[in-house]
Amino acid sequence: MTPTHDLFAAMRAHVVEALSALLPELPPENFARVLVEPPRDAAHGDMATNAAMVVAKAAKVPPPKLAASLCEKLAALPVVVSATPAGPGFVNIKLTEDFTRSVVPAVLAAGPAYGDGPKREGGPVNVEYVSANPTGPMHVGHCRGAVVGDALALLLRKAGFDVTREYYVNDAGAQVLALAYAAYWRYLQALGTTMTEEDYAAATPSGLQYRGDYLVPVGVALRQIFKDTLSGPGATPADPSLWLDTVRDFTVEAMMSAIRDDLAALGVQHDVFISERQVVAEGWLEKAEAALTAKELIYTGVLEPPKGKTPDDWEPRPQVLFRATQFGDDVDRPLRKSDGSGTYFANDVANHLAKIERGFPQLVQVWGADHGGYVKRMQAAVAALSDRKVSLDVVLTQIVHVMKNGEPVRMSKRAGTYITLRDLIDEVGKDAVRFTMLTRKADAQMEFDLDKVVEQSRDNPVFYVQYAHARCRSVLRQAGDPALAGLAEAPLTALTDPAELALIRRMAGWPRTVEAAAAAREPHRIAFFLQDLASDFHVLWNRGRDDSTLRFIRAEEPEATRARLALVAATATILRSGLAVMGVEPVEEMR
RNA sequence: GUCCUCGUAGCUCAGCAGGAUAGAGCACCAGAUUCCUAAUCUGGGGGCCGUGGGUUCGAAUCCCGCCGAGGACACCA
Repeated sequence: MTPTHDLFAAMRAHVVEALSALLPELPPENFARVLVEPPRDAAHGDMATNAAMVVAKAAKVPPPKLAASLCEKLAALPVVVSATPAGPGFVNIKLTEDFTRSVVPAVLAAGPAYGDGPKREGGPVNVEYVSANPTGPMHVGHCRGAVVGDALALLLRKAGFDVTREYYVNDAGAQVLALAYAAYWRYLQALGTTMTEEDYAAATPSGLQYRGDYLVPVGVALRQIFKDTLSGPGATPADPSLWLDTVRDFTVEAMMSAIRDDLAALGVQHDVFISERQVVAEGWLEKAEAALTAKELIYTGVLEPPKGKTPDDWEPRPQVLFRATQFGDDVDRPLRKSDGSGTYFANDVANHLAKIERGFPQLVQVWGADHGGYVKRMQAAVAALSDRKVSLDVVLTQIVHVMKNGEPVRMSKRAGTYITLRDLIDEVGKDAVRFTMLTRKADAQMEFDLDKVVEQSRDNPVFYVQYAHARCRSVLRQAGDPALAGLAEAPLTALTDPAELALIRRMAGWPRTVEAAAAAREPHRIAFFLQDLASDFHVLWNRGRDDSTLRFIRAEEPEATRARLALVAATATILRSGLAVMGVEPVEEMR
């Protein structure tokens, strides 16, 4: 048993040890591709390894021959019942039931920490997510990224990484200016202006963009605080220099406050909020440009027009360009516009330099799929700034289509069918939202069926998993909630039914699921694992229904009862631990 | 035109770092309830993994072409 209680890792260590003994002259790096996995077909045994096939070439031994020798070695292990060569060179391993059952006390002893990865060296991983523009309330479009990012951060922590969860506030661009103008309009209204909305829109540089009601209270608040000092005579627009900075800062703060509340309602947390304006104010843009200039990765040039459809207003313009093509991008990317001001990309480069300087060896970004075209240039920038030492992984999240009564709910601000994040949470609850958002790969489109998500049936995974946990708790309550430490000592030889052993084998796979999901940055795998685990448990439960000798609590068999209570408690522990990674609360009962 | 993501059962989707006979749910058909919650479970049918090549002991998985879907494509964020 390894410290992490990972049966597969333990067996892999045995396999590698056996290989080393068989092939003493072979350098150990040849064992890197050795896998010990659950076989696809349970009839093959408890575990299978590809070791003979993977090592055969370097060892200059035919795979079947090597497999046979390996089997001899492995069969000699006390925890192995049999090891048999199969197919092109697989080794199928059948474990003693005692070894399989040893997972149960390991889970109970470790508690929620079962499946935790080893402590990782090298500094924290930075995970940036949500980063919605502070121009309005959060809607369902932001929701998926928020949930995926938050779950990914929790998953990486589970896997042993230190994680810094970050929100990048886009408070420096044209959108925020437009927001300020829109809030100013509500302020003038609060003062009782006689101006019409259309006149105001016409007099505003980029028009009146944000017309939603949510800015009305902001206007009222501005009047309460600043009276009429920000306006001209008779509640007419004053010169922007008198009010723009004030209104912008106030409105951004109001929007961020609302966003924070929404995120809190979703159970999403961040450790750090980084302001784009602050990043620029601290001079990171200049530092980034200087760093790239020093590496001779910056020049002034004119880009080719985009192939295919050229924008109508395209004309050749000299710009300050970053040599992204040297780092795998398709074209070099502008850092400054033709008027010399910085591009959004430049600010983002600055932000990433700041992160690199803060000492993160790994950066993760969760973006909407519409930003997919942006990935290469950002990775190029990070590679350039860090001399390829810092990695940037981007997780893209696809669109969510909200369905109700079998009809897609159209997202339209004008038609008033705009679904805010808060609406969604109010309708189905935070846990259902989070779990459901994680039942698909992040980059696959998904339907969010409001009716299905609250349905209490097999085809609602949220319910199915929660129900399994509730059943576990029900059994444990019946038994008077025995202490886990005591159950960890229980003899388990009574656990012999195939359904019981199948459940234990599933639990044995939890650590490797965590590890693999974290490495792939795919939190949805946790949701699928929990569904499988819940299924194994429901099967077992029903076995007790068919055959009363398999019920968990048997007054006439105290030892079997204790063994099964240990099994149930271990199941509940992993269900809770998995739900925690998803940020979902386990329920005690379903009534 | 270029780039990105994707194409697996009637539907919605898994498939872990290339592994053995490709899985789950829904839907359909047939069953199980004196019981710790039947809100569950058992069994059955259903597939040229878009398509054509390549890499190798072995490909849904990796590489290339084609077809199809969605997205992104200078000075927006």
